Amino acid sequence: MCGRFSLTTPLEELVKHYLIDEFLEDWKPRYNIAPSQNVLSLISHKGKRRAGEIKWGLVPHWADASKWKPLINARSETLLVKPSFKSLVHSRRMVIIADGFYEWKKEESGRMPVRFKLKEEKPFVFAGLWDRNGEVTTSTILTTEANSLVEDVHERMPVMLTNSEDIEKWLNTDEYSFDQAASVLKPLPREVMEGYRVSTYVNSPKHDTSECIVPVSSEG
DNA sequence: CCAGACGTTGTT
DNA sequence: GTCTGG
DNA sequence: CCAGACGTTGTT
DNA sequence: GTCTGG
Repeated sequence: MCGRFSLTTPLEELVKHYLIDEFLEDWKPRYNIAPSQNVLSLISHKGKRRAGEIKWGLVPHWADASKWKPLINARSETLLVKPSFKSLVHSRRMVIIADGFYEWKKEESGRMPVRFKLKEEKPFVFAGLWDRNGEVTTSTILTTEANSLVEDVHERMPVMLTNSEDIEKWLNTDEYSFDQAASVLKPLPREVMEGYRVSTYVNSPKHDTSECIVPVSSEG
């Protein structure tokens, strides 16, 4: 699954990469994005691709926001049977821009963080859903089974999209039904990814510097 | 009918 | 142990 | 996801 | 809002 990630890529490069039409916000490089914080999202709005910040941790429109525990992940296999997600899959699909994510591997010495990224030094997106509760718009990251690379650390991984056709299918809710778009909800092939250990410095959400993504030896 | 849940992951 | 905050 | 708090009364 | 359990 996915509970922490990075987006260190400069804004100009993101604009080139994702055919963004409108920017609602600026974006500073982030090394340690945690739940409850704002993430950089893309939403297709009247044919235009709009980038903006949105809070991570979904609170359904019908929920009592003061009591609800925000949902940071959603299993892609069961979206249609979950009250929190089923009404969102047709018109409230979105993606979250990232360039790496962290998973913690359980070991004798404790839970050790691993950073996964593309072999190509490029950003990618997570498939997500959004909803609005009162004035607050929130989002969740979809998960799928882990590929054989991530499986070493966890049995689930976030749905990552890297090619423009898949991204368009997921984003363009006017042109593609959920049934059509659902074909992109599968693990990314392990061949295009790599993972490496990082320091437990990343454990604290207060730490948000380049030190979070520095490789450390396997011995920890 | 009304009340109460509505989620994921990991751990026990 | 469990909840909240980041 | 992990880290950090987890309380009251009274005073500034 | 919508579904399940009683």
